[in-house]
Amino acid sequence: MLAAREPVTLRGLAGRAGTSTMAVYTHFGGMPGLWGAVRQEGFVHLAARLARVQPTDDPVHDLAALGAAYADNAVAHPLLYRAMFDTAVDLPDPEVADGGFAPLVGAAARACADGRFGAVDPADVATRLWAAGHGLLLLVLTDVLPAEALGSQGPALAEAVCLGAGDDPARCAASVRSGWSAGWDG
Amino acid sequence: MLAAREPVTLRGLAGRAGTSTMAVYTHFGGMPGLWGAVRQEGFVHLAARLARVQPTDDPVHDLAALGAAYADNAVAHPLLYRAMFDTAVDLPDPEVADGGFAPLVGAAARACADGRFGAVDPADVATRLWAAGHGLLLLVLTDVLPAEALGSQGPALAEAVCLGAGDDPARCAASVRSGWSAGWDG
DNA sequence: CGTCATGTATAGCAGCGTTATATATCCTCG
DNA sequence: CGAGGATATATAACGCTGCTATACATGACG
Repeated sequence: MLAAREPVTLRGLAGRAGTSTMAVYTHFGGMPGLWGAVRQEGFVHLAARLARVQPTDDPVHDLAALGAAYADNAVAHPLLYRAMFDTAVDLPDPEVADGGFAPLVGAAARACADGRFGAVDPADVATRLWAAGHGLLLLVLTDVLPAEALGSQGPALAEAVCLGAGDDPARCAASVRSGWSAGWDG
Repeated sequence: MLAAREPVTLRGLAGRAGTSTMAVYTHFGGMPGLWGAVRQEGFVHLAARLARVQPTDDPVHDLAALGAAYADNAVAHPLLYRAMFDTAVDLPDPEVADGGFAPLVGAAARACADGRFGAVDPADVATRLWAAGHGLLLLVLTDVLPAEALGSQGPALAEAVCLGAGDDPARCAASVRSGWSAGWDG
């Protein structure tokens, strides 16, 4: 699933940009700074993608929609997604990484407020949904799991996390299913 | 959580081993071959660790125990765990990667046979448990989530996946809790 | 003992990220 | 309007990387 990549070199990038090696140093401060800027761009892009998900009156639907949009964005830009989580290089503005996580916590909080979830911490639910989706995505992006696994296991994982948070089994499946297809652009 | 690492160089390794650069080429065929051997070693080590988990008459307990042992092994050897999933380098014997996954599927199949799970594919349950654990582990190992998240969200994720597979909520929590502590050596 | 094969050490190549130095460009101020 | 200083760029070089080619040592076998 991951596009084959020839190694990314500073000299090669500068040459392709029609400038010299030194420009990269004045503008990004070297190779780690450049990757940090790439990471940042990835988080900004992700936040914009998640912001396109319109909240409904069904918070579990919204959780699934956000998860699908998250996965959709990662599949559309697999190398960027991998780079985003290369924590060996610093993020120029570390706060941007939280921006993508906020709407997920918000939807979980609404699910709690609406009585869909039991006495759980919304941040914990969001964390579990994120971790599960992250793992599934990485396994698919690195060709450990086939691409179809995303469409089949993704909603199943979202439903499982919501069930674990206390959602009503009778409603959960339908909410997740509709939310997932609403968030997935394909 | 990940130990800081100075870059791994072929020349440095050969020097530390008291031999010359060429020995690495005759024995491993170069840098990719060396990383492939490292990956393989990681999977063999993981399979040995999972084999130490003794099956009980509670398959959900066993699933949680295997998950805990999996996480325990990854935390004990974080850099090896990361290397295992660097699919850019080939595995000398690709089958060994399946060895670690087999006991998970086996426990899920027993849960189905015992009526703990509904009409689900055991392999799907194992995949979801694996993906969720993998994601949580990577987020913890790369310092995106704090180390405590493993002990709190790990069992919660395992329980959610089992609930999603149809396990009885009244029994699930206890099985997962006991299984997790049985598999976690810490 | 001679021959062949196998594994090792040395030397060199092209490429990398990075740094130091020199040059050009632009904004500011007398 | 023209000089001065700051900023961005280009060139050249350094040490390092993985890798290859070549020469050398060591052991098995007829």
